[in-house]
Amino acid sequence: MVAIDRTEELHATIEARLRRVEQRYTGGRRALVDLLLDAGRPLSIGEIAEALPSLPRSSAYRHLVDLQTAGVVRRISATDEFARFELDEHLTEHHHHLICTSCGRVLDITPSAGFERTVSRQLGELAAAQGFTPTSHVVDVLGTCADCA
Amino acid sequence: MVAIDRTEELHATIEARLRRVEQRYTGGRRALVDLLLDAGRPLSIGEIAEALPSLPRSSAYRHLVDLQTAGVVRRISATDEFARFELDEHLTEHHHHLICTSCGRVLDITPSAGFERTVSRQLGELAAAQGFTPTSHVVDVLGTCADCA
DNA sequence: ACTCAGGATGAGACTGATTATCATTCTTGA
DNA sequence: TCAAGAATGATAATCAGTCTCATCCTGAGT
Repeated sequence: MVAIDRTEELHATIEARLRRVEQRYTGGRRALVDLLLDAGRPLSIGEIAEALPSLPRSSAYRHLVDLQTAGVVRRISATDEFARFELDEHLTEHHHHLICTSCGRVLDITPSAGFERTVSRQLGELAAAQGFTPTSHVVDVLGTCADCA
Repeated sequence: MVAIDRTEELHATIEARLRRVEQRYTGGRRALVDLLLDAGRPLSIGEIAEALPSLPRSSAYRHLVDLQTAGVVRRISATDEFARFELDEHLTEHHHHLICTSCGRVLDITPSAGFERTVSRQLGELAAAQGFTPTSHVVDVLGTCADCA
């Protein structure tokens, strides 16, 4: 049961991160993390509310803020008006997004390590030229998803 | 006066684009375009309001919507809650952004053509694998700008 | 120049996602 | 068992962004 072990390890890491900022890994928070975990793509508040009907929105929003503070969740803004949430890359792996400009859905893609190296190096040089200190990068592909095509 | 000629040409292009959607290139709209033009980086509504105090926000927002419809302006969302606006790449040139996670400021960078080719090809392959049809891509570098360092 | 049809503008009301407040209910450590 | 403090849910508040509508302006035709 390697998969389950990994999941448990993940939850342990998350709990540790929450403790670091004096917060508990409660049921509501864990439900949210589990949801993001098995969605495998960034979810909007609407999708979260639909998947977890018993979780009030005010609590969902607060949990998301707390989880962001703890470095567990990352917030991204796509092309539509709603923010979307995904697990931090430290818990999953470095990846980028395909954003459907028709329905707003966001899918994950993971480029090769070589690609990432090239991108980082090039962008690092350009950033340095403007006195900018890079910490990470975001690569989004805009277009139309299979459902909307 | 090559620079001025180019600017005039640009305004002529913009006017043509507006006409295409039955709209006029009025003073207020031109003021907005001029502002974005010499800012050379994406501006938030706050910055626009500050630079053009006599332009009501409701008008600024509407102009921005109209200019987007005409393909003159592009809206981007950085890491903070406000949207930012810049001239469409057809009027300037393809470029990417350095986003300061401390103050929210956005700067432009223009990678080499070779870099762009590599990025497009790689991302195109990954997109195709998920039945996604790409139309464009966004590359942002997150970090700290010179002022905030 | 005169007129009118339709686009442009400004002021203010409105919407809806996100945040803050607060009273109540758990948890945890002593 | 008992605080002390964190978590939760309901609700009010905030605020970027949008819509409405009355008025103004522009351009084409005469």
